[in-house]
Amino acid sequence: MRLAELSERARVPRSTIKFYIREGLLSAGAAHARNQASYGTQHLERLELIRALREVAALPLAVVARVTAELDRGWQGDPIGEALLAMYALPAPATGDAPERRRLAKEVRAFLRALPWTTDDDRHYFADEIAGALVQVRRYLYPDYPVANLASYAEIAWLLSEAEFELAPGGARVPVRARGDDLAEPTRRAILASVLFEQIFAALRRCANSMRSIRVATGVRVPPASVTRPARKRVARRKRAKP
Amino acid sequence: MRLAELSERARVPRSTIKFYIREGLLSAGAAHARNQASYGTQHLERLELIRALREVAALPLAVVARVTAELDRGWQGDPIGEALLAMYALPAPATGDAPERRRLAKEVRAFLRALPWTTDDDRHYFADEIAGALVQVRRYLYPDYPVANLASYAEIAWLLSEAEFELAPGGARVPVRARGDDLAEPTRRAILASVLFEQIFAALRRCANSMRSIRVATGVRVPPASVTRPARKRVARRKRAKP
DNA sequence: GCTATTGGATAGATCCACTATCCATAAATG
DNA sequence: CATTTATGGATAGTGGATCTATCCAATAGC
Repeated sequence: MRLAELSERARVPRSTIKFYIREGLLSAGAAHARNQASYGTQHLERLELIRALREVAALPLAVVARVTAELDRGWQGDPIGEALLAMYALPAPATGDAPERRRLAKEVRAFLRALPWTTDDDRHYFADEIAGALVQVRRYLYPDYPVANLASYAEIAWLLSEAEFELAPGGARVPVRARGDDLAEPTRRAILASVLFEQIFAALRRCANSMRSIRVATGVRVPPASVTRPARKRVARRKRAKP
Repeated sequence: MRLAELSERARVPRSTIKFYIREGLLSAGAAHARNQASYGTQHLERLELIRALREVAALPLAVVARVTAELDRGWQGDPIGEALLAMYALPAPATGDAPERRRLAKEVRAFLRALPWTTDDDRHYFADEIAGALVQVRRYLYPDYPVANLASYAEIAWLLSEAEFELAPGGARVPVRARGDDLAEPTRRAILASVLFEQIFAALRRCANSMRSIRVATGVRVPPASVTRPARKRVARRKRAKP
């Protein structure tokens, strides 16, 4: 399709499309002549992805650019879904070149590798992101905060991911790239799900912390946490009942 | 102290201080004359808080403004720490007036109230924030996503808050407002801790989801989640060692 | 009285994410 | 072939966010 049609169907102004192309978020159309190019559905889907990430997840364009760049690298033949790879690019871009951060990132990477559930896939930026936050934690809060303290967080994160996979009607599961070109839809869904449920969980966490604070402060009973495994369809019994 | 001194000590340009005052993030100094005012340590501390929230947590000024407004309301006599109240203001400001969001917010509020660990304190915006994200979930992902599905998330959030309270060397615990005026330090710490560990946990969650996807996709064993309670002081042993 | 500083107001700077306009060129159409 | 229409490329403009700089009349302190 022509630019005009793409613009109309995606409901994105032409100038914006050109802007995205300039910025590398969108590939240029196949040029037949110097002033003639045609665009495919992948352009439409990409525009929808960009819109979703911008409007729904409110990601800055620079982050969207990293995500789309990751998608464009094309990981065919890789067992890992492309959406997954794109998620690798979601974290903030290693703010500050402090050598301290790099040192910490190494430590965090080792910590992650030692977890029972990580794979040896090492292309992720998670460690950098965590290290960046840890630098701030040490600077502003606890000068000697040990990386090992993250063990409980990691365990709970794994538990959370288990719950997410059980709960999402097929959505948390990142789709493995299949043959064919129209994989953008599940990709968009996976990325969006990741971002949206991150927001929801963060709110619940703040809520929980607030309530715990109130209870501790007022001497009200603080109920212990216990986790029920979601059974196939619905919520289940206590975990203690297991082995 | 005078504006000049405040500016120098906080290392914030005068014009910026005036800008913050105009924007309501900072109270004006006590005016002795039309061109003479003096500022106290609370101004210095407020400036440090603003800097931390902007630079460390990268919060937009509008959010910082809500936080400081909450702090300024003064909840003396309230058993709840002021930092806690300020945390109420952290969520995004109810984007979009969609009636759908308001309806969902009511449902979410009921859901939250039914949790075993919430108090009947109802001044929080968490429900609005969650509802906002849920609206997007329903629009873009699962049209009928039920609020009840958040139960697992809520349980895990409570578990996480338990871990955070155990782990933080006195930091996650929001300080109850004591008498005296220099409570800004623990307040800042509590707010910062909330924001920073939110970043860290979000990264771990993305990491966990990625690894789970990879494992599922490649048929590698997916270890079940199990949670070890953090022992009083230090990091816990491997979980398998438990029963 | 004189000077430096203050608060208040206003304007400028910078970045981000677009958006609009202009133009030489070329395709499409009659 | 002449005309209309659309294209890609370049450039500039817009509006919001977050400061930052400058100017000015009033005045505090000497």
